[in-house]
Amino acid sequence: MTLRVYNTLSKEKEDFQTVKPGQVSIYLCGPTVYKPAHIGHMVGPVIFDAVKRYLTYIGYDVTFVVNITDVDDKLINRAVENKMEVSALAKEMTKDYFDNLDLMGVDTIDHFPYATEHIQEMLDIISKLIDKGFAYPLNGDVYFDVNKDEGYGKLSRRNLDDMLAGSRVEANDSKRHPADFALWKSSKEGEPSWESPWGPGRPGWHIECSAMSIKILGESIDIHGGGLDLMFPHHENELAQSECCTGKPFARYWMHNGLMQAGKSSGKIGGKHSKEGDIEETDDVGMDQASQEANKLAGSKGAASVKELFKIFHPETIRFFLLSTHYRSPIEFNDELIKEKEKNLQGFYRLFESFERITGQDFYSLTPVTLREKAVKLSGGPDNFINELNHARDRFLQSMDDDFNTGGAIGVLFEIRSQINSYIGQGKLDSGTQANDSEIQVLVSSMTLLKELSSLVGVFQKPIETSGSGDDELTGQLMELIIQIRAHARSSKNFEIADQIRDGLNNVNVTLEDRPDGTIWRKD
RNA sequence: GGCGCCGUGGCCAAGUGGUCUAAGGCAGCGGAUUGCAAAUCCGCCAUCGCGGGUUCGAAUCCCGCCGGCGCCUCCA
Repeated sequence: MTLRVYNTLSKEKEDFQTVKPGQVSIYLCGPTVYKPAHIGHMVGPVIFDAVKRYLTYIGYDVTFVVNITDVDDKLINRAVENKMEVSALAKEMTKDYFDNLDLMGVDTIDHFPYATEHIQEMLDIISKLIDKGFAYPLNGDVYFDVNKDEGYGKLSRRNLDDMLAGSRVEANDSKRHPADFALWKSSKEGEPSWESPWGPGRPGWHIECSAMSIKILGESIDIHGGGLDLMFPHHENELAQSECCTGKPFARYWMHNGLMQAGKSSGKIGGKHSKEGDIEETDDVGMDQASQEANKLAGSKGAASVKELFKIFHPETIRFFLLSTHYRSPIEFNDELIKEKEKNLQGFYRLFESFERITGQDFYSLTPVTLREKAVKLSGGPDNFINELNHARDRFLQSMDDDFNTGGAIGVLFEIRSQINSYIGQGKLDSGTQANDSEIQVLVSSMTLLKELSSLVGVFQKPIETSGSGDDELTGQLMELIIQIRAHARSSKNFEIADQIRDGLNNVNVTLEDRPDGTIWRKD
């Protein structure tokens, strides 16, 4: 099996070959920390977290870097609005970002470099670019000279003439070419500022990624990731300045994830509200309404902070949702779709409970292999069951090998779930009778397989904490009492009372399950 | 105007030349189980936007059309 990865640079799936054998370096463009993270900010980290998990599993030593951009126009503006120091705002928002990553189970990132801690590295690159003739200072700013770079535009496939024709690039007489972008910007009063050979200023937008990527991962890295929206101009410019500086290929594979979308005719979440600059006036009122509708959606759901979102949905549900579709496709964000994932997860959680009832073992304590080469084929149970599971593992890995197809892989997880449930059902293992040793053995190994594969997409790794802790003890005691009373009613065939109790509980979102070995309850 | 993406069952979604009369999920329907439920299991439920073409063979490649979307604006 060979891993294939879609490369934006070639627009093809390519066999995965690393710069250094056995090692993979990943740089993912991180957030500008100026406001609380929304769901869209989680997409990249979750996807590349899964990418790293898989690469690690198939034997690579992976270094994963996500930058924190803590100096930028948006940040400065918001700090002024909130009457805060830029650094204080950045610090607060960085914490918010980290908290959210943590909740989402993104724990594979090795370095979070800060832009403001790499100013010197940026200045070095800028100087080098000027020396090599790829950049020029202009009134305290420094611009990259796009005309000097033959390869400019190769990532996003556009040429400079077309860009001019597009005419959205505003003419700026002093720049040599309208598309020349700032490497260094002179700073105004009150703005964060660093000394430089061209006067006090601050970095341009793209330079920090080049500087930190090169510093931490080297001049040529394996994977550079980010949202599709960053392809141009950010990645194009990053690529240009880096390669002109080092003379080496900057990144082997460019991976771009699709964007989260709020609703049908809307743009992306938290994005623009209107195209004020657009001169097209063909829009009628209907269109306006549609876009308002979409923005409302964005405003109430998607653009809401991740923290708000987590009040409604468990982070694992969101993670599962994000990975259920292919990373390059756009995902529509809406409640119904996420609720469906919630149900999906419930099914797995019930299996875990069932597993514990039968074997007395905790699913979350199972310890699967962490390397593909150490994976062993299952054996010992009914042939067709064991064969199905072994085949399922192969198909899961094949999906992941095909450009990290987490959607296909997760589909296989469902099949494994059904297989195991079916095995349990056929042997009536979860009906109060004692399973024998070999059945338990088979169950443990098949559940361990499920844990092994789900660890690659980073779900089901630790128990989800049950919400509401304060009233738990009392609730538990009350439920025990209610169930006892109902059991009496049932045993004396007083089903009217029994059903009344069950229906009543249903109304307060408590579901009762009468199993052969007793009644259990859960909050929905 | 330029660059690019997408269109698979009621909905979500994998599959991108033969194993596809198309995985999986949600919803629905029928059955097993149950006092009835719940949970679980079994079964049913699509020819792949439209029209041409290439090929022994296409959801998968090419052309055209229709429909949706993104970027070209420091939005991840």
